[in-house]
Amino acid sequence: MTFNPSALTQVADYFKVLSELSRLQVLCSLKSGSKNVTEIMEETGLGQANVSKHLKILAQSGIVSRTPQGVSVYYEIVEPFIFDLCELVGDRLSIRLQEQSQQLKQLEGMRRNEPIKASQKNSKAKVKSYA
Amino acid sequence: MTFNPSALTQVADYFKVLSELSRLQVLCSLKSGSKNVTEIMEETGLGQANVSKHLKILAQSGIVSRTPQGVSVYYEIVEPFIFDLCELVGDRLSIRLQEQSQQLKQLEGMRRNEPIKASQKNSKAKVKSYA
DNA sequence: TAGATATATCATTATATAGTAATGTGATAT
DNA sequence: ATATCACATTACTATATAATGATATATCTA
Repeated sequence: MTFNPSALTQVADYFKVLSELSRLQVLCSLKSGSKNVTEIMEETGLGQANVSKHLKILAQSGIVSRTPQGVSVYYEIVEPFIFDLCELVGDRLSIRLQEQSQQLKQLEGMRRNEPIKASQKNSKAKVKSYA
Repeated sequence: MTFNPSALTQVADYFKVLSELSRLQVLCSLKSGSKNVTEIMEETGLGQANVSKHLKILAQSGIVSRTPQGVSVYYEIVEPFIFDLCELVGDRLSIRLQEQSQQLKQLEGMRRNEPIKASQKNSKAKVKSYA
Protein backbone atom coordinates (compact mmCIF):
# COMPACT_ATOMS: atom_id res chain seq x y z
CA MET A 1 0.00 0.00 0.00
CA THR A 2 1.33 3.41 -0.94
CA PHE A 3 -0.61 5.37 1.68
CA ASN A 4 -0.53 4.71 5.39
CA PRO A 5 -3.92 4.20 7.09
CA SER A 6 -3.80 7.54 8.85
CA ALA A 7 -3.30 9.60 5.70
CA LEU A 8 -5.82 7.42 3.92
CA THR A 9 -8.37 8.11 6.64
CA GLN A 10 -7.91 11.82 6.20
CA VAL A 11 -8.38 11.49 2.46
CA ALA A 12 -11.54 9.46 3.01
CA ASP A 13 -12.85 12.10 5.41
CA TYR A 14 -12.18 14.82 2.88
CA PHE A 15 -14.12 12.93 0.23
CA LYS A 16 -16.89 12.38 2.76
CA VAL A 17 -17.38 16.10 3.15
CA LEU A 18 -17.81 16.38 -0.62
CA SER A 19 -20.05 13.32 -0.90
CA GLU A 20 -23.31 15.08 -0.12
CA LEU A 21 -25.47 16.86 -2.67
CA SER A 22 -26.54 19.59 -0.25
CA ARG A 23 -22.96 20.51 0.60
CA LEU A 24 -21.94 20.60 -3.04
CA GLN A 25 -24.90 22.88 -3.68
CA VAL A 26 -23.78 25.19 -0.90
CA LEU A 27 -20.26 25.22 -2.31
CA CYS A 28 -21.52 25.96 -5.81
CA SER A 29 -23.56 28.86 -4.51
CA LEU A 30 -20.38 30.22 -2.91
CA LYS A 31 -18.44 29.86 -6.14
CA SER A 32 -19.48 33.32 -7.28
CA GLY A 33 -18.22 34.91 -4.07
CA SER A 34 -18.80 35.44 -0.36
CA LYS A 35 -22.42 35.04 0.80
CA ASN A 36 -24.40 35.06 4.02
CA VAL A 37 -26.65 32.24 5.22
CA THR A 38 -29.86 33.78 3.94
CA GLU A 39 -28.46 34.22 0.45
CA ILE A 40 -27.25 30.63 0.42
CA MET A 41 -30.69 29.45 1.57
CA GLU A 42 -32.37 31.33 -1.24
CA GLU A 43 -29.98 30.12 -3.89
CA THR A 44 -30.04 26.47 -2.85
CA GLY A 45 -33.59 26.13 -1.57
CA LEU A 46 -32.31 24.37 1.56
CA GLY A 47 -33.72 25.04 5.03
CA GLN A 48 -31.94 27.38 7.43
CA ALA A 49 -30.96 24.82 10.06
CA ASN A 50 -29.73 22.54 7.35
CA VAL A 51 -27.62 25.19 5.64
CA SER A 52 -26.19 26.23 8.96
CA LYS A 53 -25.15 22.69 9.79
CA HIS A 54 -23.55 22.05 6.43
CA LEU A 55 -21.68 25.34 6.67
CA LYS A 56 -20.39 24.29 10.04
CA ILE A 57 -19.07 21.05 8.56
CA LEU A 58 -17.50 22.88 5.63
CA ALA A 59 -15.90 25.43 7.94
CA GLN A 60 -14.61 22.78 10.33
CA SER A 61 -13.06 20.91 7.44
CA GLY A 62 -11.34 24.11 6.36
CA ILE A 63 -13.03 24.41 2.99
CA VAL A 64 -14.87 27.65 3.76
CA SER A 65 -14.17 30.56 6.10
CA ARG A 66 -16.64 32.21 8.46
CA THR A 67 -16.84 35.98 8.90
CA PRO A 68 -19.54 37.60 11.07
CA GLN A 69 -20.44 40.97 9.64
CA GLY A 70 -23.00 42.96 11.57
CA VAL A 71 -26.14 40.92 11.87
CA SER A 72 -25.09 38.46 9.18
CA VAL A 73 -22.39 35.83 8.86
CA TYR A 74 -20.56 35.63 5.58
CA TYR A 75 -19.02 32.43 4.29
CA GLU A 76 -16.37 32.19 1.61
CA ILE A 77 -14.49 29.44 -0.23
CA VAL A 78 -10.97 29.01 1.13
CA GLU A 79 -9.93 26.16 -1.13
CA PRO A 80 -11.08 26.76 -4.72
CA PHE A 81 -9.19 23.54 -5.27
CA ILE A 82 -12.40 21.61 -4.56
CA PHE A 83 -13.89 22.86 -7.81
CA ASP A 84 -10.98 21.30 -9.65
CA LEU A 85 -11.83 18.02 -7.96
CA CYS A 86 -15.48 18.30 -8.90
CA GLU A 87 -14.61 19.14 -12.49
CA LEU A 88 -12.24 16.22 -12.76
CA VAL A 89 -14.96 13.87 -11.58
CA GLY A 90 -17.52 15.51 -13.82
CA ASP A 91 -15.23 15.16 -16.82
CA ARG A 92 -14.62 11.53 -16.02
CA LEU A 93 -18.35 10.87 -15.75
CA SER A 94 -19.08 12.49 -19.09
CA ILE A 95 -16.26 10.55 -20.72
CA ARG A 96 -17.96 7.42 -19.46
CA LEU A 97 -21.23 8.46 -21.03
CA GLN A 98 -19.48 9.13 -24.32
CA GLU A 99 -17.86 5.71 -24.27
CA GLN A 100 -21.17 4.09 -23.44
CA SER A 101 -22.93 5.78 -26.31
CA GLN A 102 -20.13 4.79 -28.65
CA GLN A 103 -20.46 1.20 -27.57
CA LEU A 104 -24.16 1.43 -28.23
CA LYS A 105 -23.49 2.69 -31.74
CA GLN A 106 -21.10 -0.16 -32.37
CA LEU A 107 -23.70 -2.60 -31.15
CA GLU A 108 -26.30 -1.07 -33.40
CA GLY A 109 -23.94 -1.53 -36.32
CA MET A 110 -23.63 -5.17 -35.41
CA ARG A 111 -27.31 -5.67 -34.94
CA ARG A 112 -27.87 -6.32 -38.63
CA ASN A 113 -26.11 -9.63 -38.07
CA GLU A 114 -26.98 -10.45 -34.45
CA PRO A 115 -29.70 -9.11 -32.13
CA ILE A 116 -28.57 -7.56 -28.82
CA LYS A 117 -28.99 -9.73 -25.76
CA ALA A 118 -31.44 -8.75 -23.05
CA SER A 119 -28.72 -8.43 -20.39
CA GLN A 120 -27.82 -5.15 -22.11
CA LYS A 121 -30.49 -3.27 -20.22
CA ASN A 122 -28.52 -3.48 -16.97
CA SER A 123 -26.21 -0.63 -17.94
CA LYS A 124 -27.47 2.14 -15.68
CA ALA A 125 -25.83 1.25 -12.35
CA LYS A 126 -27.21 3.13 -9.37
CA VAL A 127 -24.57 4.21 -6.92
CA LYS A 128 -26.91 6.14 -4.69
CA SER A 129 -27.86 3.44 -2.21
CA TYR A 130 -26.02 0.24 -1.50
CA ALA A 131 -27.17 -1.96 1.35
CA MET B 1 -24.93 27.45 -9.90
CA THR B 2 -22.55 26.05 -12.47
CA PHE B 3 -23.62 22.43 -12.17
CA ASN B 4 -27.15 21.15 -12.50
CA PRO B 5 -28.48 19.08 -9.58
CA SER B 6 -28.39 15.83 -11.55
CA ALA B 7 -24.71 16.09 -12.47
CA LEU B 8 -23.95 17.29 -8.98
CA THR B 9 -25.67 14.24 -7.53
CA GLN B 10 -23.51 11.97 -9.63
CA VAL B 11 -20.41 13.77 -8.50
CA ALA B 12 -21.50 13.44 -4.88
CA ASP B 13 -22.12 9.73 -5.38
CA TYR B 14 -18.68 9.30 -6.88
CA PHE B 15 -17.09 10.98 -3.88
CA LYS B 16 -19.21 8.83 -1.61
CA VAL B 17 -17.66 5.68 -3.05
CA LEU B 18 -14.22 7.08 -2.23
CA SER B 19 -15.20 8.34 1.22
CA GLU B 20 -14.64 5.08 3.08
CA LEU B 21 -11.31 3.95 4.48
CA SER B 22 -11.92 0.27 3.72
CA ARG B 23 -12.66 0.97 0.07
CA LEU B 24 -9.57 3.13 -0.31
CA GLN B 25 -7.56 0.33 1.24
CA VAL B 26 -8.96 -2.14 -1.26
CA LEU B 27 -8.17 0.25 -4.10
CA CYS B 28 -4.63 0.77 -2.83
CA SER B 29 -4.08 -2.95 -2.67
CA LEU B 30 -5.18 -3.14 -6.33
CA LYS B 31 -2.81 -0.37 -7.31
CA SER B 32 0.00 -2.84 -7.89
CA GLY B 33 -2.14 -4.90 -10.24
CA SER B 34 -5.00 -7.36 -10.58
CA LYS B 35 -5.75 -9.40 -7.45
CA ASN B 36 -8.30 -11.95 -6.26
CA VAL B 37 -10.46 -11.63 -3.17
CA THR B 38 -8.22 -13.71 -0.92
CA GLU B 39 -5.17 -11.65 -1.81
CA ILE B 40 -7.06 -8.44 -1.10
CA MET B 41 -8.21 -9.81 2.25
CA GLU B 42 -4.66 -10.67 3.24
CA GLU B 43 -3.26 -7.33 2.17
CA THR B 44 -5.93 -5.21 3.81
CA GLY B 45 -6.77 -7.33 6.84
CA LEU B 46 -10.48 -6.92 6.13
CA GLY B 47 -12.97 -9.78 6.46
CA GLN B 48 -14.10 -11.73 3.44
CA ALA B 49 -17.74 -10.65 3.40
CA ASN B 50 -16.66 -7.10 3.88
CA VAL B 51 -14.15 -7.14 1.03
CA SER B 52 -16.71 -8.78 -1.20
CA LYS B 53 -19.26 -6.12 -0.47
CA HIS B 54 -16.87 -3.25 -1.07
CA LEU B 55 -15.69 -4.81 -4.31
CA LYS B 56 -19.28 -5.05 -5.44
CA ILE B 57 -19.76 -1.35 -4.80
CA LEU B 58 -16.52 -0.50 -6.57
CA ALA B 59 -17.45 -2.67 -9.53
CA GLN B 60 -20.97 -1.26 -9.75
CA SER B 61 -19.60 2.24 -9.74
CA GLY B 62 -17.27 1.30 -12.59
CA ILE B 63 -14.01 1.86 -10.75
CA VAL B 64 -12.85 -1.75 -10.85
CA SER B 65 -13.53 -4.63 -13.21
CA ARG B 66 -14.44 -8.18 -12.25
CA THR B 67 -12.94 -11.21 -13.99
CA PRO B 68 -13.70 -14.75 -12.81
CA GLN B 69 -10.69 -16.94 -13.44
CA GLY B 70 -11.06 -20.58 -12.55
CA VAL B 71 -11.93 -20.79 -8.87
CA SER B 72 -10.94 -17.21 -8.16
CA VAL B 73 -12.30 -13.84 -9.15
CA TYR B 74 -9.80 -11.21 -10.09
CA TYR B 75 -10.46 -7.51 -9.68
CA GLU B 76 -8.59 -4.73 -11.41
CA ILE B 77 -8.57 -0.94 -11.43
CA VAL B 78 -10.39 0.43 -14.46
CA GLU B 79 -9.96 4.11 -13.65
CA PRO B 80 -6.42 4.82 -12.40
CA PHE B 81 -7.74 8.36 -12.38
CA ILE B 82 -8.90 7.84 -8.80
CA PHE B 83 -5.31 7.76 -7.62
CA ASP B 84 -4.82 11.22 -9.10
CA LEU B 85 -7.80 12.37 -7.05
CA CYS B 86 -6.41 10.83 -3.87
CA GLU B 87 -3.00 12.36 -4.48
CA LEU B 88 -4.48 15.79 -5.09
CA VAL B 89 -6.34 15.60 -1.79
CA GLY B 90 -3.29 14.23 -0.01
CA ASP B 91 -1.15 17.06 -1.35
CA ARG B 92 -3.71 19.61 -0.26
CA LEU B 93 -3.84 18.14 3.23
CA SER B 94 -0.08 18.22 3.63
CA ILE B 95 0.05 21.80 2.39
CA ARG B 96 -2.41 22.62 5.13
CA LEU B 97 -0.19 21.03 7.74
CA GLN B 98 2.77 23.03 6.49
CA GLU B 99 0.80 26.26 6.69
CA GLN B 100 -0.40 25.42 10.18
CA SER B 101 3.11 24.74 11.45
CA GLN B 102 4.28 28.01 9.91
CA GLN B 103 1.52 29.89 11.69
CA LEU B 104 2.54 28.23 14.93
CA LYS B 105 6.09 29.43 14.44
CA GLN B 106 4.87 32.95 13.84
CA LEU B 107 2.77 32.79 16.99
CA GLU B 108 5.73 31.57 18.97
CA GLY B 109 7.68 34.54 17.73
CA MET B 110 4.94 36.84 18.93
CA ARG B 111 4.59 35.17 22.29
CA ARG B 112 7.38 37.17 23.84
CA ASN B 113 5.03 40.14 23.79
CA GLU B 114 1.61 38.53 24.25
CA PRO B 115 0.61 35.09 25.55
CA ILE B 116 -1.52 32.93 23.24
CA LYS B 117 -5.19 32.76 24.14
CA ALA B 118 -6.71 29.52 25.37
CA SER B 119 -9.13 29.27 22.43
CA GLN B 120 -6.07 28.24 20.43
CA LYS B 121 -6.43 24.64 21.53
CA ASN B 122 -9.45 24.10 19.30
CA SER B 123 -7.32 23.77 16.19
CA LYS B 124 -7.61 20.03 15.50
CA ALA B 125 -11.03 19.81 13.82
CA LYS B 126 -12.40 16.29 13.54
CA VAL B 127 -14.20 15.62 10.31
CA LYS B 128 -14.86 12.00 11.07
CA SER B 129 -18.22 12.35 12.76
CA TYR B 130 -20.66 15.20 12.50
CA ALA B 131 -24.12 14.85 13.97
C1' DT C 1 -34.74 48.45 26.83
C1' DA C 2 -37.98 46.26 23.50
C1' DG C 3 -38.47 44.36 19.17
C1' DA C 4 -36.85 42.61 14.69
C1' DT C 5 -33.72 39.91 12.11
C1' DA C 6 -30.00 36.48 11.28
C1' DT C 7 -27.77 32.57 12.69
C1' DA C 8 -26.73 28.69 15.76
C1' DT C 9 -27.98 24.85 18.47
C1' DC C 10 -30.94 21.15 20.22
C1' DA C 11 -33.97 17.24 19.91
C1' DT C 12 -36.14 14.04 17.11
C1' DT C 13 -37.01 10.99 13.33
C1' DA C 14 -35.91 8.40 9.34
C1' DT C 15 -32.60 6.37 6.56
C1' DA C 16 -28.13 4.60 5.12
C1' DT C 17 -24.22 2.20 5.85
C1' DA C 18 -20.40 -0.58 8.02
C1' DG C 19 -19.18 -4.74 9.93
C1' DT C 20 -19.91 -9.58 10.84
C1' DA C 21 -21.62 -14.29 11.29
C1' DA C 22 -24.09 -17.70 8.96
C1' DT C 23 -25.53 -19.63 4.91
C1' DG C 24 -25.66 -20.38 -0.19
C1' DT C 25 -23.35 -21.62 -4.58
C1' DG C 26 -20.49 -23.31 -7.92
C1' DA C 27 -16.13 -25.39 -9.09
C1' DT C 28 -12.48 -28.76 -8.02
C1' DA C 29 -10.29 -32.44 -5.93
C1' DT C 30 -10.50 -36.94 -3.43
C1' DA D 1 -20.76 -38.53 -3.72
C1' DT D 2 -18.86 -35.63 -0.90
C1' DA D 3 -15.47 -32.65 1.15
C1' DT D 4 -13.21 -28.45 0.37
C1' DC D 5 -12.17 -24.00 -1.48
C1' DA D 6 -13.31 -19.24 -3.14
C1' DC D 7 -16.54 -16.14 -3.27
C1' DA D 8 -21.37 -14.14 -2.90
C1' DT D 9 -25.47 -13.19 -0.42
C1' DT D 10 -28.37 -12.63 3.49
C1' DA D 11 -29.75 -11.19 7.97
C1' DC D 12 -28.72 -8.59 11.74
C1' DT D 13 -26.86 -4.93 14.94
C1' DA D 14 -24.86 -0.65 15.83
C1' DT D 15 -23.72 3.71 14.34
C1' DA D 16 -23.78 7.91 11.44
C1' DT D 17 -26.02 11.21 9.15
C1' DA D 18 -29.60 14.18 6.86
C1' DA D 19 -33.53 16.86 7.41
C1' DT D 20 -36.49 19.59 10.13
C1' DG D 21 -39.07 22.07 13.75
C1' DA D 22 -38.42 24.43 18.03
C1' DT D 23 -35.70 27.15 20.74
C1' DA D 24 -31.71 29.98 21.99
C1' DT D 25 -28.34 33.56 21.08
C1' DA D 26 -26.53 37.66 19.14
C1' DT D 27 -26.71 42.03 16.68
C1' DC D 28 -28.90 45.93 15.08
C1' DT D 29 -32.52 49.76 15.33
C1' DA D 30 -35.96 52.62 17.30
